[in-house]
Amino acid sequence: MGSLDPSLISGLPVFEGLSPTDLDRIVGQARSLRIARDQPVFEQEQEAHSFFLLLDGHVRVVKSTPDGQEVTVRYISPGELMGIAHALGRTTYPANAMAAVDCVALAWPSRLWPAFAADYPSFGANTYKVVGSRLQEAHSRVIELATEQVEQRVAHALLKLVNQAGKKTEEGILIDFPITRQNIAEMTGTTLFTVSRLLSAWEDLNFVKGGRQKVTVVAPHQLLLIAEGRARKS
Amino acid sequence: MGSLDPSLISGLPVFEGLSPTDLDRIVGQARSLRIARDQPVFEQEQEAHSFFLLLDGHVRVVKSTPDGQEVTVRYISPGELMGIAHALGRTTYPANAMAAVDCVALAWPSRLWPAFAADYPSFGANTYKVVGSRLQEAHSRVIELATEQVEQRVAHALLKLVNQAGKKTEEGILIDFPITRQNIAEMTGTTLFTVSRLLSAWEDLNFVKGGRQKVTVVAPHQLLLIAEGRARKS
DNA sequence: CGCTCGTTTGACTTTCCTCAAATTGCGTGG
DNA sequence: CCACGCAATTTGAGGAAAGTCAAACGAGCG
Repeated sequence: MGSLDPSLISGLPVFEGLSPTDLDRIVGQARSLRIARDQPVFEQEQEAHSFFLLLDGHVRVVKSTPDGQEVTVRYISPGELMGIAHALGRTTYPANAMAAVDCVALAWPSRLWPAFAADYPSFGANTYKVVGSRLQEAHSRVIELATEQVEQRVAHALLKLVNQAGKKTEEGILIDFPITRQNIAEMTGTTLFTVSRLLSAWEDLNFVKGGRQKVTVVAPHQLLLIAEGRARKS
Repeated sequence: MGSLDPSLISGLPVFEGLSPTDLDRIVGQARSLRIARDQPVFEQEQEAHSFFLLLDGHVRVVKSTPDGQEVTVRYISPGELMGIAHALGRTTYPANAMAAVDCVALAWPSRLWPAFAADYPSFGANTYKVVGSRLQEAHSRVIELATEQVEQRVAHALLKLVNQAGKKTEEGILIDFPITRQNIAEMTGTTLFTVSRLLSAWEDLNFVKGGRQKVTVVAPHQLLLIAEGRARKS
């Protein structure tokens, strides 16, 4: 494999506080891999053999319920860790991870995890910070699901996606990977029909522009009003 | 203050792997405190001056939304840590903590946290394990809220409470602290009316026995059937 | 050019919330 | 010790939100 460009990697929050030498040592033990669109990066209940750092692309992390329903836990963006089961005290992955587009990632064998955390304290600390912030994120989602109505949750989800994967176009801000109404429904605990209706309504109001596996946000501020429940009900 | 009984404390999962000496050093720096029922232990957005270990009682952890709705994040049982904002990379508490009954806790100044984690690695590791397991818990709640209906969520909540604070009585398993329909509603993202209706229905079926600020679970297995959606709808 | 799969839309149903009103349990002060 | 009053609870009626299902449409790929 070709050697990795260090400039892509240093400067990521995960590696903050590491000396260049340590960084090299860590990255040197990774293998880099390519995951094609719609291919799994890892699967729920599988033995967690590796943990990953996404370098390019977007990964959808989905949990399946026993009865086959799916809930999207989060989208991973470039620079984020994923599959860090061991930092949660698990030996299996807690969810499925699917490449939403063609992706590039680094992978380390999970068995290196304890040594990394011990030998490079700031790497360990940074990782735990990630876990901490994901806990807070998860709590926000609990609050949202418990207190907001579907309309607000879908608006929130779109705004989150825009912040995370928004790409400026002439029409507005495009969510820069293929995403279906069903995907949005799985992020917000609703059905694809309800999402479709909402998007249609918002398209009539010129807040968004839809498309097949595509959403462009035209008026983020209007969506924010809806998300916060401050929009007048028609 | 009277010296603390070490036998109460050693043997807690948080202190697993610590030498008796280290344990003493840690506990020696704690102050113990009593919190009267319905008094706050700490409050949302407050500077996180301390973190706590609950020794006796039960603490309700509640997050308030900007518009005044409340969501119960979890109940803390004896032996559990709370207020560990610093382990999440925060300097303020993310929620309100209220004593559900008269409580006893140990408190450490938050500024000791980094030193503890560094000097007593297993304490640090145990704490991060706590954060990891709370992340997984939070994810389960997201799944529940996104996929289950109210009936299932309330049944799940009761079962969780029974496991955590159940006390065997002649009538069944009593949830051993005062809890209102409103409290249960805040755990499950519903209203006190719906909870009341469900409990009334279940009381008719002899699955539970209600009371003012009191719930006794008579037939946990039946509740489990409801929680898993395997109960025949009447 | 046709087929597949995502999307839209309508009609209908169900679940759950909202609000009002009555009722009950329990602690407190007379 | 009892009555009062507060707060929790119950119950009903009505309505709103969102789910279900069926059917048709349309975009993009091979």
